[in-house]
Amino acid sequence: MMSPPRARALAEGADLREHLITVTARLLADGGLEGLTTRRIARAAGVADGVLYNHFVDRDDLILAGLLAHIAAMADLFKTSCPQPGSGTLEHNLAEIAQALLTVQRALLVLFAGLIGRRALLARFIEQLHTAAVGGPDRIIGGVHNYLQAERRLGRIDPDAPAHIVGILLFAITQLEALVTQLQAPDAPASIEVEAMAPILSFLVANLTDTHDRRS
Amino acid sequence: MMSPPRARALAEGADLREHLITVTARLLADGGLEGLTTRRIARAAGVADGVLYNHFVDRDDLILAGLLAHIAAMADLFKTSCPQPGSGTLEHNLAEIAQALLTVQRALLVLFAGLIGRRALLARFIEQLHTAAVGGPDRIIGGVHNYLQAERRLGRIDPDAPAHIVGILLFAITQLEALVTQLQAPDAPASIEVEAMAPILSFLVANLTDTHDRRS
Amino acid sequence: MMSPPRARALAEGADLREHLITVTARLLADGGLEGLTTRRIARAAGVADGVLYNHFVDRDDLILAGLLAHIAAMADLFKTSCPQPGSGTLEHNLAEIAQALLTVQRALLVLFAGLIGRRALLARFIEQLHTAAVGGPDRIIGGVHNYLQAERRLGRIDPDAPAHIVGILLFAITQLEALVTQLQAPDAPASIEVEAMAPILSFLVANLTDTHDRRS
Amino acid sequence: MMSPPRARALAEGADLREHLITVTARLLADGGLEGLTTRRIARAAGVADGVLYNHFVDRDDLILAGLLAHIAAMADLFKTSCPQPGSGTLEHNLAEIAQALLTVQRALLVLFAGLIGRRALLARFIEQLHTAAVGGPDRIIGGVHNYLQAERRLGRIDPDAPAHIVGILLFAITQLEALVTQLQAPDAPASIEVEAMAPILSFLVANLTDTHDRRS
DNA sequence: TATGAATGAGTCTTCATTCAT
DNA sequence: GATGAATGAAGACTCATTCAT
Repeated sequence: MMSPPRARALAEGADLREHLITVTARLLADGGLEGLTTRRIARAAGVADGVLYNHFVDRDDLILAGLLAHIAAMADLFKTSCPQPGSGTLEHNLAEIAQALLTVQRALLVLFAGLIGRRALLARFIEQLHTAAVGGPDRIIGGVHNYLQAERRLGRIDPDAPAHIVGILLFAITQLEALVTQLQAPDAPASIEVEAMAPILSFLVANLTDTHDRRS
Repeated sequence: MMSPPRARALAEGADLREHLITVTARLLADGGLEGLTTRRIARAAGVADGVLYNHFVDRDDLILAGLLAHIAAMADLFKTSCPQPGSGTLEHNLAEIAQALLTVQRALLVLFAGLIGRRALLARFIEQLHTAAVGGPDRIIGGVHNYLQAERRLGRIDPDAPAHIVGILLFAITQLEALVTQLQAPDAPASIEVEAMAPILSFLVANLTDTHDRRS
Repeated sequence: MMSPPRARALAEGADLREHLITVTARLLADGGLEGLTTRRIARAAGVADGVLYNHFVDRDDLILAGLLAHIAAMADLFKTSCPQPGSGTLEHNLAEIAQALLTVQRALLVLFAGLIGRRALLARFIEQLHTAAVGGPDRIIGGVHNYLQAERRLGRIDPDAPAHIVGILLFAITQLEALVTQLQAPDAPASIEVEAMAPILSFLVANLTDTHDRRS
Repeated sequence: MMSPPRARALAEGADLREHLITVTARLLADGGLEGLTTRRIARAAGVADGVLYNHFVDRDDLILAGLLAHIAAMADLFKTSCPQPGSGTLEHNLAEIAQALLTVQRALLVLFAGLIGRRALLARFIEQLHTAAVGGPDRIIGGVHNYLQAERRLGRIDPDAPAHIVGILLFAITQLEALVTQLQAPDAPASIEVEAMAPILSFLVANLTDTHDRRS
């Protein structure tokens, strides 16, 4: 019926709302949506069970915030992992992008998967994506397109090459790879997988550079 | 004082185990894993709440069986949806395959998603995939490869074309499309989406037929 | 995650649904709606916390059933407490009816009061009253009217007397008395209160027997 | 780092205690005791959640104050709604009083109901009624008696008529009517209900004016 | 083997109350 | 005095699983 505030388990200056989002994002990254109960979040955040309702309307409201934070972090990670246009070889750069995509997609896949399985949460997620202009996965594929366009401007990609299509296919193939490994070998390192994709990367590179006489 | 078998919606010859699997597969197809409780299954099957434990060790055991049944059904559906090699145009056939892939993947995606979100279930699923030789999604992509090889044998695909890679990319791109629409517009008809993929399909077809002078 | 059935705390042959209703009705009679939690009911019934959901859709569904049971019991009690028309004196009989009304109304008042304070429950109660033909308080005032009509047929009440109005007023005054004592002295015995109402009863009796020239 | 007083919807001179009571009384009038949480009160009053504990020992202490304020307001409303003795006809005046009673009782019933359902609150309410000399419902029925006595002094009521009893019955019947409509049709206009009581009002008027030979 | 009632741990959520600032 | 975030016990409800019949 009552209960006084306890020793605050918070670094001074820290905002509890932010703290909760951070903790939730971490839990999400570690274990996905499964078993992400209010109590578990509270325990992990070192606060009382009920706090979350002082800052979020819902458990799902908090989870959504954590989700968006994690997605944004992954998008940033991807951006910083992208090679500089003009540097290195095109082939090597594409491999690096594939690597980065794989990493990011493996981190996000389990979350989107969980989302698909939870209609209510999914609906609210979609809604937030539109209103909050958070830019979810679009930002990621956008990064791929940006890189390719920059290379085209630098003359390292044939102006007639279907760069946009290649970008989408690169995204799609890493996505598939992420799904497959998630299903079959959740703990395989990303680098091995990129090697498995080597012929596909070659194919894509060929379609960017070599639009006449490709195999003659 | 005793428990007479409830009027069952069971064909006489059918055994209850099979019936439960069928019903579970249907529920899975309709609503995914979300909210698929033992009681709901029992109600839908027209049997008592407890029966499932006479035929399966677990709720998850039954769900797994239903899952595999549904996957097999989808693989069959895909097979029958594939065009005859040699018939029609290559382009049209690829579009048809894309259509079929999209349909099947949209039906399966929500299930794999649910699976990914449930570690325990996923582990047992992987295990069963290996032991039971059910052949999950492999059978589907295998179908695509089979078609392409047949066309190559018929001479409608360039012997030097990277048919295998094109097959994988086709699978990947429809998979991505399925995921995106699942997230954004769960009820969009598959045909529209295939149209949206038209340039990509053209690109893939070009890579099958036209390995010199592609755009000259 | 599981839990087997325990030693059934039930006399053999007893239906648990009925048992729960009985227990709830008793708790309702003892303490009203206040603090009537699912756990308290379960404890009082000697069963597990969750049972009630095997027999009722809701906590309120059970409470409603208990409520109706209690009301029906009170209506029966009233009926059996009513004097035989023709027996004793009219005055004495009215006093006895008043006594019975007081008893019953004091038992019901706290329940109706609680109902008024709970909109959702009230709405469902009204609905059930109409559909289930349970006959709530109507049966009670109906009993008063029946008695008065019988006495009129026996000639002990003036045919021109406003018997119906007197019946309603008798009901109303005991109701008021019940409310007042409920508020001020929850434990006063009903007999004292009837004595306090003596002049009013005399007034009502006079209006039943002694009507000459009133409206001529 | 400090907590400046929030912009308050408070007249400068008003003290916060009074403001809280007023707001609570209004919330009580609008929705009864149900769902009247401390936070809701604070929000409605435009103040911080904790203030109430600077002015009241308890949530219930505040609610009690609001309750008494509302009751006093209703008693005042009733007083001003009462017709002038000597004006109009007796019959019409009684109908007006009935109307006023109905209005006031409907406003109070839900509160008394809530009170009855909460033992702890009720006990403190009774206690306050005695000590604070607030004069709850007594003031209202007192008003009815005053009116009738005035009319008797004016000669419009038979000196031998049981005016006191008629007053009580009038109060009782409107109370019953208020309860019944509260249970069955919470939103019915009071005027309709008074019409339904017309024969009863006639009966009561007859007993005020027309007493010849009744007890001789 | 089938039945379906019983179990009870676990989930989300609410809310009166405290107290550092 | 005012603030409002934090507390945590308690409430309603779910559901996989068991087992007497």
